[in-house]
Amino acid sequence: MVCRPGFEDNPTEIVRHSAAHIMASAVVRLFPNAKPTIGPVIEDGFFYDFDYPPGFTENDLQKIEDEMRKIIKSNAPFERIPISREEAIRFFEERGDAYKVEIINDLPADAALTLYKHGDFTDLCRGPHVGYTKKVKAFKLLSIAGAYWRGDETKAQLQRIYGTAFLTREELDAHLVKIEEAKKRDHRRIGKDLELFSINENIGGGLVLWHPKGARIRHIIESFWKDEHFKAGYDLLYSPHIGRADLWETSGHLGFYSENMYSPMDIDELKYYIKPMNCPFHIMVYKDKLHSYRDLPYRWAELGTVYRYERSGVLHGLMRVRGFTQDDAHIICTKDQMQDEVLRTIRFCLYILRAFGFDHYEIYLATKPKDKYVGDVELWQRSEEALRRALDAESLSYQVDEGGGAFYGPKIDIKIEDAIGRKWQCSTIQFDFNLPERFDMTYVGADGQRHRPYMVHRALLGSLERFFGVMIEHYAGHFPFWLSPVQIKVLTIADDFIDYAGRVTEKLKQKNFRVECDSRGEKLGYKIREAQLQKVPYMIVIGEKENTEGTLSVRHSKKGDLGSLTLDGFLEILIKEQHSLQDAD
RNA sequence: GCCGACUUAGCUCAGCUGGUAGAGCAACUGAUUUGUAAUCAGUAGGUCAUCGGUUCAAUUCCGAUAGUCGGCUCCA
Repeated sequence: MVCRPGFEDNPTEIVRHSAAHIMASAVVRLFPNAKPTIGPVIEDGFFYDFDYPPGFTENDLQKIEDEMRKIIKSNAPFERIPISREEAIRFFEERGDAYKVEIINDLPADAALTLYKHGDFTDLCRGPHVGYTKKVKAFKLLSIAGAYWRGDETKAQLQRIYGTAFLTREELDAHLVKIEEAKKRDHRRIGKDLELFSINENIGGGLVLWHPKGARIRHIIESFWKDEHFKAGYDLLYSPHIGRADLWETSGHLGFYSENMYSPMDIDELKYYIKPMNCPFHIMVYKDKLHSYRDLPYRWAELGTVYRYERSGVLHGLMRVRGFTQDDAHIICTKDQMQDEVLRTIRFCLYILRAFGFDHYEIYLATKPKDKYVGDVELWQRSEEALRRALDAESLSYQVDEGGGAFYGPKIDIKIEDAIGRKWQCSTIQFDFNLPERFDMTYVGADGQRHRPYMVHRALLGSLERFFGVMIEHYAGHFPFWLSPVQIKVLTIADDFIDYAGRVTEKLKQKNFRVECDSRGEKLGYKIREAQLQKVPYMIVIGEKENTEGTLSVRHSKKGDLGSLTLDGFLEILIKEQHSLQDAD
């Protein structure tokens, strides 16, 4: 058992930690051949990896839980046993436990080692633990999975058991409810129910079909995105899906990115690759002519569809796919403009994210890797400083990911937080010191000399596929009005009112609202239920009363019956709602 | 890719220890003309993922393949 540092004082972490030990002791009792390896506390619970080649089954979870209850009931104390390095190594060697020996050998030489023992189970551990096993009151084992020793797939495959524990039963139950809630929001489920998209095995894994309703939402996102980019001083580019091998050779992708690229195709005896990135194309636009410093900065954006090889096991709905459209842009500027451009980009990024209903973020500044990097140190420092200043200027709090930058430049990554607190990596703003060099990009400065421009690569939504998936889960399918594929459903009570309902539908359509009329011979309750399940924001009921008075009965999918309105009164509400882009739950 | 689980009608799922399948919803047809989350009746729909093996007999047992799901790793 190895704990994450910094959690020593958190009572929930301590309980989880102890629960992991108890689980390990239960596993060893039930499966004497299973060797405990490592098992930390994680964000929502804990896990423990065992070397046990036969593997565990789902049924074993119940058995292990039962055994854990017995151990808890015995109320054994947790004993802390300080031990010297040599003794510890001897202890685990005698037990034939090479994993623990490896862990000990990797610990700093001056580390004070301790064992923790409860009942007849002893484990290497920093602690602390609860006093007695009975202190672990609320726990549950959740799943089993394969994992590699130290996350390295060339090393032994281990069996991981995930579990969670809390101080009280109530907290545990609340957590389990949250897991259920998350399942209900699963974009794959909602995507099917609302007919937004599908992934078809005859086409291939990770390749998305956008159905009419999903495509409608995408169209709205794209239109908004393009309009805002023009307003923000960007120009749009379009580029092809494939390019010659030479291009990817020059860009370096065939060297450092080839494992993510698909095999080439032969065209007239030349090799062409389907693009995994848009950058080389944008650079070729730049290189089409000579540029003056007076023309910079260029801000070139493209909704560029790229294809990247992802291992079959990692594909996941819209969140992880093999073909996706990046909301990409490259900013090419001078050294003097660079600071301002970074600031503008961050502001623009947050503006766009807020428009789609995301206003909680986790921001990371990733700096120069220790050894593998291109460009001189001063360039890195200046650029990191620019990113830092921009974040500070916007009073954004961020974490520094020391050495976490790409080899070609420092970057800012923004994770957005959804309605139930999960984080999703979407936006990224990266300096690129590599490609301008490789493609020998230049501009003519005021001094008549050629200079290397700065290039910033950025995506705000990341990919439309993933962003759509995140939005589906964020809104649980209940999109804000401006994004709803069907905004209004007109429901008739009887055939006599189809005429009037048709006229209302037509008028709303003329005003550019997305409206459908349900004039089937079904009861009102049935039609409302269906519209509710399809999460249509507004329903309009048309019956005898409305027909004679020339009014509309308006129902909102969340607020319920809004009563009787005139068409103009209703339009007023709609126009107001259409313009308030943010409409998060 | 690796570990594990799973794959039965469009969807959600039954189907005991082998004797070739069933429900609800959806679809279709008809009746009903309905007031804020499910009207009634009927019809149709399945090579039980695919291929192979064991067996008199396989949805059921075994193997391979494909796909999906939970993880590992990586990332938009």
